[in-house]
Order: sequence, then structure tokens, then C-alpha cells
Amino acid sequence: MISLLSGLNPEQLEAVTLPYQSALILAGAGSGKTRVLTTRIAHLIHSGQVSPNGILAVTFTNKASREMMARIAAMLPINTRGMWIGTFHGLCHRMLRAHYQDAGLPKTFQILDIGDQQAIIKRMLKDLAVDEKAFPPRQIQWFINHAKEEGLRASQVEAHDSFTRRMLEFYRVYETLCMREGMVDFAELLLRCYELLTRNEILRHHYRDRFSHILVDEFQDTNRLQYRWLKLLAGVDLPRSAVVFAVGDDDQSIYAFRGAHTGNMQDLEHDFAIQKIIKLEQNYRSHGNILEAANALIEHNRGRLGKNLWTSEGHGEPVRVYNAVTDFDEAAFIVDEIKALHSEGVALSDIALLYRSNAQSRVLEHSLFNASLSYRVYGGMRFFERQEIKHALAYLRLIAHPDDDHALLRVINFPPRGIGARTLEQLQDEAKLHQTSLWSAALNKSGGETTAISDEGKAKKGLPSFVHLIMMMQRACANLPLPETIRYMLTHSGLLSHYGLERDGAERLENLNELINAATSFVHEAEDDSLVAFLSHASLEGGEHQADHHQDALQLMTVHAAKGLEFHTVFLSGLEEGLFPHENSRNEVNGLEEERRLMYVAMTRARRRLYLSFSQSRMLHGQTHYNIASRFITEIPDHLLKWLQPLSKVNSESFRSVSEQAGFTFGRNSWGQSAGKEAIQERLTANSSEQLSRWRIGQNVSHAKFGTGVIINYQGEGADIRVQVQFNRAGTKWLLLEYAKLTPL
DNA sequence: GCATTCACAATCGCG
DNA sequence: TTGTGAATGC
Repeated sequence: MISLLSGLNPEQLEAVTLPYQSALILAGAGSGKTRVLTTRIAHLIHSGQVSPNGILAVTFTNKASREMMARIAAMLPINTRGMWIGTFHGLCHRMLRAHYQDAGLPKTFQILDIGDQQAIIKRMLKDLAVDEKAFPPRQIQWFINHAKEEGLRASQVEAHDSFTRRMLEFYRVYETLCMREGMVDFAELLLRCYELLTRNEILRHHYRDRFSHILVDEFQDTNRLQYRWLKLLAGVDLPRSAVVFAVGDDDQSIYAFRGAHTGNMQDLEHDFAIQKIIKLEQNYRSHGNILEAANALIEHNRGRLGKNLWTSEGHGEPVRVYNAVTDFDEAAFIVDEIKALHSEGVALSDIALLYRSNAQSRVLEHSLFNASLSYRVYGGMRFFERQEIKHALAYLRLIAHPDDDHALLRVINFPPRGIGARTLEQLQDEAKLHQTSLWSAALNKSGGETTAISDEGKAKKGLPSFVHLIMMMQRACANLPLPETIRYMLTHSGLLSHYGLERDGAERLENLNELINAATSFVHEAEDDSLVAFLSHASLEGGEHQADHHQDALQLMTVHAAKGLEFHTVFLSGLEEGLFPHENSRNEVNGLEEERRLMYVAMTRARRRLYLSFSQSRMLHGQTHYNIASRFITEIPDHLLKWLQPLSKVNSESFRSVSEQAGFTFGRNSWGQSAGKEAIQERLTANSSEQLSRWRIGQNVSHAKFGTGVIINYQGEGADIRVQVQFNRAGTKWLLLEYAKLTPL
């Protein structure tokens, strides 16, 4: 017991040992939030206040819930597998599977991921003969999802204009389509579950009685529906309600665009009669200067709950700022700094390159590639979203549930087997006529089961062969374990041979193989190893590829993706008006404040060293844009910043053009306000007047130990000045000018 | 049925 | 600049 609670600071301890009452924990970045959450659970169980069955802990990401389970398992000798710890979607899914009948779902209901959903909407538009340009699928998707996230069915949305009425029509049709095929999208998982509990009093009471402690991670990210779900589950209106332990940070709320409602924090205070908000402000991650800078920045936001991070560590290094001429220059600077850091012993994997939008990674990747630095870009295509995997999953879906029109359409002619648009059209007409699924129509058309089976081996083409294929797979699946089913399906569907012949098919084959591996480990780990369970798993777990994870590589990702992570060094690039804060955020309610929180999240990822950089010109969408530095830089007090200006820029004539360009671009600030314009101009001038010395790029030098070489770069100022020398024999080194005792040649 | 061409759009993205 | 989807040609 002592070991469980030891090492907690007073606030953490208070939170962990709170008596039976609902609580809101304001946990700043790096304040040991996860530790508090997991220790709280362990403490509740260990002290006998609740059994593991009485706890429901909910997170947003699978990663977070896995980590939570692992940490609890490390603290207590219990099996965490049966516990109700998971994501909102995962837990709702669990309830819906357990009570599918009460929820009005077929036993084999399938989960739609974002891509499936879009495909269905497109199919619907085609059916309705609606022009995609007039009503972009993306927009319809957004409308439907947002309505659901607000907890609204089509009948509950108010429509005051013709556009909304049209959207609602789509919402309704989409809904009937999904229900007919037994498909449930992500938002539907939550809404269904919520409605199930609302309608079914017995179930509601069952779960209310079962869960006495509900713990919520990242509470600031909850949307309205999730909050209502929590309220319902806790039963706030009942005398014997559960208590909620919510952990969150309003300053790190960066997901308003996907429905997060920070007002939930105030609502929680009120609805759950929160007596006291506990603030965790001691930061165990970053050095003082970084924290001070982040604090100063976030101070510019209004209506905060209020929080100031502090550390018992020292100030550490100043926040470095670099003003680049071009995006290429910015990337080159970052590469140079990385090389220096790496040679000083910082692991590449402990360095992150963050940016506001994905498009910015390209320039960085280019420079990193040329410098032979290994890197990993996060947020690309996920494993289960790849087309070859999607195709394979479609076959599996048909095995489990042949009435899945969506899956059928995906693979009925893939690999090509001579079923063209014409056959398909007939099939769809037939299905429409009899109000049945495409599969039933196909059965009818191909002469029914008996014919297809008696044709065994002969039918190679057309509809009968497809019908035969699927039935054959279904029979095989009944007797084989999951991985073998998949192997069988891959071979007999022709996917393997198809990709085997394709030009770039090797990687796809690898992925298909990986699918068998994924199924193998799924069968080992999951309680329910059925095909349907595996399909749900594939949709709910995006399937982040864990391969080559151990390799020491730089981490490239958006600021959003970096939330929750930490690194020794963080490079935050593209700090320009229009990019960060992003142009589009101007049209959003409180958009600028959300951008500022995003910046805050980015800064607080750094443990020891933080670089902020911006470029005066940047290639975007094939056009050169001229930008001014982000206002966020000017919102950080000067004494925390250290402006870097490599002398290479000062000495070359490029610097002159930089100042001129800067003057020119200030006039083009699309944001209207030009906060900090003077300050930046001032710094530019200050930097240009100093730092002219006998040392310059291209200067040949001699070193006592390394021999002769040439200066290829340098940075810093005053006593801190460092030069990068390419030696003839000893390679490239960064040297402190003051100590290196270089002799000019 | 498949390959090539053209127009168009372009934040962030958990499950 | 790059990726996507529809239109077009073989």
C-alpha cells in the first residue's frame, strides 16, 4: 500500500485518495495525469472500496486504454482483461454486442470506419441521382456525424432552410441503408448505446448498480453525447449514483472541430456537485524556461479555468527561435541542429519535428532524406485502411454476413472476374424490385445454391463463380480457425495471385500476410476469437503498424498527433501567420484560442530543448507564399527566447533580400492584425549589425587534432558561437569557436 | 475493362 | 505541388 502511494505530490495524493465523491482533476501537461488515474483505480481496488468489476474507466484512444490496463496490472495482481477499461467506442460496442437484440441490431452487425461510411454515402447519392458537386459526400458525412455527436436523430434536428432539409433527407436515407445491412458507424455506436440505456430501464439499472466508480481520461475532449452517456450511466438523478472522477485540461482542448465541448467541464461541476477542483500544476517533464514560455502564451486566452505549470527543476535552456528565408532554409537549419544534437548523444527517436498541417512534412522529409537521417512520419495510412486489406476484409465480411451490400460491391469484381457494370445494374434492379440484398438477388440470378454447388470447379467467370466462391469460403470458414480462414480466403479469392502480378504488389502481399499475423495474435489475445469479433477489432483499432518501432528514427507528426507525447527536443516549424494560427481558424468560433492551445500543447511536449522556426517564404499548393512570423512567437516574453541567425545568412547577400522581403511581406498579412511586427523587424536589424568576423562560410581552417577543413556552417552568438567544419579526414564536426583553437588558413 | 488525361481541391483526425 | 475522382479513348 505504501509503495502504491509513495512518491505522489500532495495534490496527486489528494486526488488519488479522494473519498466517495465526484471530482474534477485539472491536470496540466506533464503533471502525472495518467499516473494519478491509474493509481486511483489501484487504490480503490486495493483498499477494498470497490471490486474490479465496479469500475468503468474510459479513454479516447486505444493506446491510452492499453497503457492504463498495463499500469494497473503492474500495480495489482489482478487480471485487467475483464475490466471495463476502454475507449468510449470500445465500451459502447461491448454493450451493444451484449444486448444487440435490445438495441435493435442484428447479431452480426458490422462497424463502419470513416472510409466505409464515405463509400456508402457516395453509393446513396448515386442511387438518389444527386450531383456530388452540389452535395459533396464529405459535407454530408460531416453533417450526419455531427448530428449524432450532439445526440440527435434526423427527426430531432431543426431545419429552417432548404439545405438543412436536404441534409436531413440524406441522413434518413443513410440510416435506413445502414440498418438494412446491419452496419453501425462510429458515432452510431455511442448514440445507439445511449438510446439503449435510455429506453431500457432494466439495463440502465443493471449498469448503474454495477459501476460505482466511473473514471474519465481527457475529459476536455468529450462531446455532448459522451457526456450525456456518462451522466446516464452514473445516474446523477438517482439517490444511489456512481461517482465520476474526471481528469482533463481545458488548456489542452484542441478537438473542438470534431465535437469536443469544453463546456462539459462546467456542466460536470454543476451536475455532479463537484465540491472542489484539484489542480495538478507541478510539471515533471519540462525545464523552467519552456514552461514559462508556454504559460505566458496560454495567458493570452480568456475564460480559462486557470492554471500555471511549475517545475522544481532549473530554468534550463532558452527557447531557440530561427527565422528562415525559405522553407528549404528552415529544413536545412533543422537538419543541422539535429546532426549536432545527435552527435551530442540525443537519440533521434527522442527528437520530434512538429508542424501544423501534414503538407509541411514534405520539405522536411526531403532534407532529412538527403542528410541520410532516418525518420518516421506518423498519421499516414493506417493498416486496416489500405486497399488490399479493405478488399480482404470485404471478403471476410461476406463470409460472416453475405447481405452486406457494401462489402459485396467492393469485391464482386475484384480481382476482375468478368462482372461488369451491366451485370451489376441488373443485380441492383433485381434487389430493388424484391427489396432484398444484392446477395439474395445474386443467388436468384445465378440459379440458386444447388446449381452453384453442382458447378463446382467449373465456374470460373461471372456471377455464378462469385456466388460459388463465397459459399465455398463460408463452408471452409465453419471448420477452420480464423488465421486459416483468412489464408484460405486470400488464396481462393484470387487476391494473392492478383497482387503477385501487379507492379508494386510486393508491399501489398506483405500487408496481406501481415493480416494473417494480426489474426493469429488476435486469436491468442481476445476472449472472443470469432470472425465477427475480428472484424470489429479491425474497425475499432486502426491498426497502427508496430513494425520497425525500435529503430532509432526522428519523429515527424502534426501537433495534434503529438498530444500526450514527450521528447527531449522538439522542433516546431512553420510558425507563420496563416499557417499557425491557421488561416481557416479565422472562420471558426474561438478559432484563434484553439490555435493557441494547440501551440501550447506543442511547446509542452519538449523536455529539454525547444526550437521555434518560421520562414519568410514557403511553397504551398505549388505557389510561393510570403508570410510573417506567427503572433504566437511575439506572445512569448523576450527574455525566454534566443534568436538564432546563422552567420551564413548574414554574410551572404541573401540577408539583405531577407530584410527587404520582410518589409514587403508585413504589408500582406492576411490576418489584418500585425502584432509583433516591430519587434521582429527590430530583431532582424539587431542581428545584422553584429556578428561580422573573420570567420565565414567557406573559410579554410586548421585544427590541432582534426587537421585541415572548411567551415560549412555556424550558429549562435557571442561566446556560444559554434561552427560546423568539414574536415578533410576527420569528417564533419560542430565545434565551439571559443575552445576549438582554429587557425584560419 | 483498363489506361491515360484533366479538373479541382487543399487544417487538424480518435474510434 | 500532389492526390483524387471522373471523363475519355483504345
